[in-house]
Amino acid sequence: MPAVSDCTEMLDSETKAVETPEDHAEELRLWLRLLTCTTLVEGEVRGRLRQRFDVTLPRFDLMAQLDKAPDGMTLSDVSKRMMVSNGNVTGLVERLVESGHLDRRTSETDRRVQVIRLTKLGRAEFRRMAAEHETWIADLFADLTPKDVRELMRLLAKTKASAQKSAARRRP
Amino acid sequence: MPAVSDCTEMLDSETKAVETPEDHAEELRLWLRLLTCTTLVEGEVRGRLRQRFDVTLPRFDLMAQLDKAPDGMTLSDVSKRMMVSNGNVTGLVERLVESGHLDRRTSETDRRVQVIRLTKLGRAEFRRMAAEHETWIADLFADLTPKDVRELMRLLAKTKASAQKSAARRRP
DNA sequence: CCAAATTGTTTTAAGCCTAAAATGTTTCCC
DNA sequence: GGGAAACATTTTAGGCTTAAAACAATTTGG
Repeated sequence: MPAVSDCTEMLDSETKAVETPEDHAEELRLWLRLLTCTTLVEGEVRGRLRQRFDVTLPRFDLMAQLDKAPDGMTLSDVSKRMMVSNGNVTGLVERLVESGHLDRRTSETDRRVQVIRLTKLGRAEFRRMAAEHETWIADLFADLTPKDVRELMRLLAKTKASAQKSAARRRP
Repeated sequence: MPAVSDCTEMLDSETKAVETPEDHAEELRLWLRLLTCTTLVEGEVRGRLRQRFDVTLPRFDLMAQLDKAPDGMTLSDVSKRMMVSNGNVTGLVERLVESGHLDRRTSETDRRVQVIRLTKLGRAEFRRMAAEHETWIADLFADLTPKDVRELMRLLAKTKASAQKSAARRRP
């Protein structure tokens, strides 16, 4: 092979991104598989929550956030944690206050802020649901070895960081 | 160590599931991380589709299914592939037919069945969007090495199989 | 053949969700 | 102090989503 080949290859690889569209089929497949897994588990959890406890998944998720915050959270905290829009939280909270699971009060130091907490009823019901929920998840992931789980945790952490970085690049 | 210890351990592990609640915190964390990754990527893709092409993610997903099926698909095919409810597809298709992206006709051999296809416009627009979409995904997963991608594919395949098995156990 | 079960789709009712605009409140800083 | 910017929440308009019931057409098993 002639000595110039390295140079040619360099030029090729430098111009490749411009001249020939890169192949990202693998990443695309990965994304679709990730989505499939999530949809599968989510659908299963949604159905079981409805059948066993007549509760929706978003309500359960919101209560899960509040269970971890005994002193309550503001609506924007919840919104950020759940990665949903503000307006979405407003409606969700409204319904859960209505049903007696949540307590909502205006902060005394900042009248813009609404602080929400689980009521005694809300906490009791959530704990009951969460215990069973945990066994569903364990069952859904039952075929993964502890090593699989560790490895997935690691790779998904990397995935999350990558996606966050990419999102930040676009919206600095 | 006495010879009976094996026996004791066996009994312990057999009764453990009944007497002491198992710890499934790791699986739970894995599920939450999986959900976070998906939500992150999905939100990013949704936003870019809206800004760049003024199209919603579900519409894009539906067109993606049809692009892979030049001879068209029935509504239930689409519903199964997308893992959404029948009624959902009905509405989605309605809007895409209205906007001229889809063609819908009743099957000649089975009058229950509706076959939908991309129109020329629909296919052209989808191809345009898909090309850019692929670069977004590549960018979102950019920090993963090819090995990471392979390993994730493998572990998510296992995860998918596990979840499907669990779902089938409950709904045989 | 024909009733019953099955299959494919639509309808219904309710809730979820988003982006963007509007409203009210606080902070910043000149 | 006072106006502008920033922040927290709600409202709005539109679309997405589901489960369940209803409807229509086909297949199946006596």
